[in-house]
Amino acid sequence: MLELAILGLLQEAPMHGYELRKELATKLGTLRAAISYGTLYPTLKRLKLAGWISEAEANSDIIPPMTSKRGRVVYKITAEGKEHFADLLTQTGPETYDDAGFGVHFTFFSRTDRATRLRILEGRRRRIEERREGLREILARAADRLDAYTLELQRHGLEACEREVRWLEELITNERSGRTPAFRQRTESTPEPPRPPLDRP
Amino acid sequence: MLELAILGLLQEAPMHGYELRKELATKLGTLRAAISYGTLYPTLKRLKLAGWISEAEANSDIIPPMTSKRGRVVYKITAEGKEHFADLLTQTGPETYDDAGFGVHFTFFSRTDRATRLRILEGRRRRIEERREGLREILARAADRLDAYTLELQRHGLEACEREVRWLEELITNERSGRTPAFRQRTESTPEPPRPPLDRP
DNA sequence: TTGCGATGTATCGAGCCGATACATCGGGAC
DNA sequence: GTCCCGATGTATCGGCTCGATACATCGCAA
Repeated sequence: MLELAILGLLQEAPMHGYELRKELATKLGTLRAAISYGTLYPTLKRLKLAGWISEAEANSDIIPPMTSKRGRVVYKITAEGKEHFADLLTQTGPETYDDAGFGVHFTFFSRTDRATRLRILEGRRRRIEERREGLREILARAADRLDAYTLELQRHGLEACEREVRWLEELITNERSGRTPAFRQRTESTPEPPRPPLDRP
Repeated sequence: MLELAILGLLQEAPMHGYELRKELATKLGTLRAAISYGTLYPTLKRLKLAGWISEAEANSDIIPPMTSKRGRVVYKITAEGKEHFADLLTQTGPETYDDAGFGVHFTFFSRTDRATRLRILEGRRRRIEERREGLREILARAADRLDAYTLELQRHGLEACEREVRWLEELITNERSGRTPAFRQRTESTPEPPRPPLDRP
C-alpha cells in the first residue's frame, strides 16, 4: 500500500525521504495516518532493490547545501517503477477497500480510468455497507446486553457508516454521469443534503 | 491496548480465544477493527506469562463436549490481572487518544470514574481538533496544489472531524452535568441537532 | 457417509510503529 | 561572535499486528 503511495508521489517529482513523508501526511487524507520513518526507509530500500526507484546523491548544484558528510538522498522513479505503479493502480484486492488502501487509491484517482474508479468506489461502498449491517444487527439484537456507553459508541459508528455510504453514492453518481472531477459546492445555501431519519425500531 | 481489552472482557466472564475474538469484534466499535488470531494468541500467551490471566482446560462437565485431544482453553482473569486492569483504565498515554485506544477505553467507561472519563474525552477532543486544524490549513493554503479528488477526500475528512468534535462536546457536557450514562434519544422527531454552516472562506 | 461450514487453537513471515540515535542548518539570544 | 534550539534529514531496532496457512472437531444436510 505504502508502495503505491510512494511511487505515486515520486511520479510527480523526485524527492528525499523527509519531503516524501510530509507529502504523504498532507495528501493522503485522514484515512491514512502519517507514516513513520521506521516504515518509510525500509520501504524505500525495498523499492530500490526491486528496481522501481533509484537514488541519486543530491549534488549541491541543484539542491541547497547540506554540505558534505551524509548528504540528503533524492529518490526518483524508474521506467519499471512507472509500469509497476500503473499496474498497482488498476489492481484491486481486499486491502484496496480498507481505510488506508482506499485513501491511497482515491488520492490517485485523477490518474485512473473511470472504470477502475467505479470499481473501487463500489467495492468500498460494499465494505462499509457490510460494516453498517453488522452494527445494525448488534444494535437491534444485542442492545440490552450492552451498557449505555458501548451502545452510544456503536450508534456513533453506525451514523458514520451511513454518512460514508451517502458520500460514496454521491461520488458514484457523479462518476457515472460523466462530469468526473466536478464536485458540488458546499456553501451556506446548501449546507447538507436532506437527511432521511435513522431507521431504528 | 489489546491487553486492556482482553482483561476487560475476561473480567465479565471467563472465555476461550474464539469467543474472545467475537466479543472483541462486536463490543469494540468501528474504531477498532476485528483482531486477528495471529495477534490474539500471542497476546494471551504474554498475559498468562505476566500472571494476569490463567488458563483452565475446560473439563467437559461445564462446557459442551469437544471431546479430547486438543480441548478448548478457557482463560480467566487473576487477582493481579484485575489490579492491572484497574491501573490501565485510569492511565492515559498518547495512544489513549488514537482510534483504537479511545475505542477500547470508551467501551469500559462504565467501569471508570467521571474524572477519568472527562480526561479521556477531552484528550480525544484535543486530538481530533488538531487533525481538524491540519486539514483546514491544507484546504486553505494548499488547495490549488491539489487535484479535485484529493481535495474532496480532505473535505470529507474535515467534515468527519467536525462531526466527531461535536459528538465529543455533547458527551463532555453530558458528563459534566451529572446524568452520566443517559444519552438523548434519536427519533424521527429529533433526527439531528441544527447544524452550523461550515466555516470555509 | 460424505462432505461442508462453523467452531476452535496455533504459527509464520512481513509490514508497520514509536523510540531512539545521530548529524546539519538557520536564526535568535546573549 | 557563539551558543543553543528547533527544523531538517537519514537510519535502525524491538515489538505489535495482520493475513495466510495448517490442522482438528462438531453438527447437520444431501
